[in-house]
Amino acid sequence: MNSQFKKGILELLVLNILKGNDCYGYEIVNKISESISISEGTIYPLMRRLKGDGYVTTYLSESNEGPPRKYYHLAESGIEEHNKLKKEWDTFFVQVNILLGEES
Amino acid sequence: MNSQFKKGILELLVLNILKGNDCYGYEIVNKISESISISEGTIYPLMRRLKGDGYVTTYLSESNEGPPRKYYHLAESGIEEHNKLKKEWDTFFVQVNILLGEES
DNA sequence: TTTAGTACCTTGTATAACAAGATACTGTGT
DNA sequence: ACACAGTATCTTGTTATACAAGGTACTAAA
Repeated sequence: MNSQFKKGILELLVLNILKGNDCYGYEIVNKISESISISEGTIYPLMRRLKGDGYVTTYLSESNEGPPRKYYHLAESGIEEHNKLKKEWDTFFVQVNILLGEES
Repeated sequence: MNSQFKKGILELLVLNILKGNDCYGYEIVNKISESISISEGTIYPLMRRLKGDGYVTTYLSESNEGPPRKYYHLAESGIEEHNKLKKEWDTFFVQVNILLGEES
């Protein structure tokens, strides 16, 4: 997997997952990993950034399977950021595929 | 335009352009710029990398519209690199769009 | 008690796009 | 002759972000 391809997209994928319901970090890693190889060392700093930017809020919740989980909840500005990134991605990959001659 | 999205893709786009015919740097910048905003400061270092990796060879050719042009020619290994990147991109954007719920 | 699974985190490294410049040639307008 | 736009090359320093490789700590099963 070309790790450069992922630059910027992972933020969109995370916000997209959180649009459905609150998730904890480890859960997000596993969900994305089903389709795209990803490491924890990528997601945790990303979640910190998203919180720093005000796109998500967090709360702790105990687990009976291990240490407490830190849940992330999508804030209003996070929804806006998601919509913005989604539009950018949609036009981007269409443009790329046109340049690659796929006419998709 | 989210500049992070472009990471890694520009190499594929350049190789794809050179599959058609030899081009000089300024020409490549203009071709890509028709669809995706790009700066010269991105392309010239990229071309240097591609040459360093043996994916392209170069030759100079005079121009009657300005200074001499440095043409880039796709080498055998460049064709292989193109095929590899193309496959990676194809699976990548499909996976991303599935995660985004586009089923494309 | 040791291991696997869950769950959090940090540090340092590598990659690549970009802004902002520099250099230099050609042709057009004043 | 001079300035300017267009063509064409390049470099330097900055920024963003993914990753490898670690560490910590809890639970449950072998």
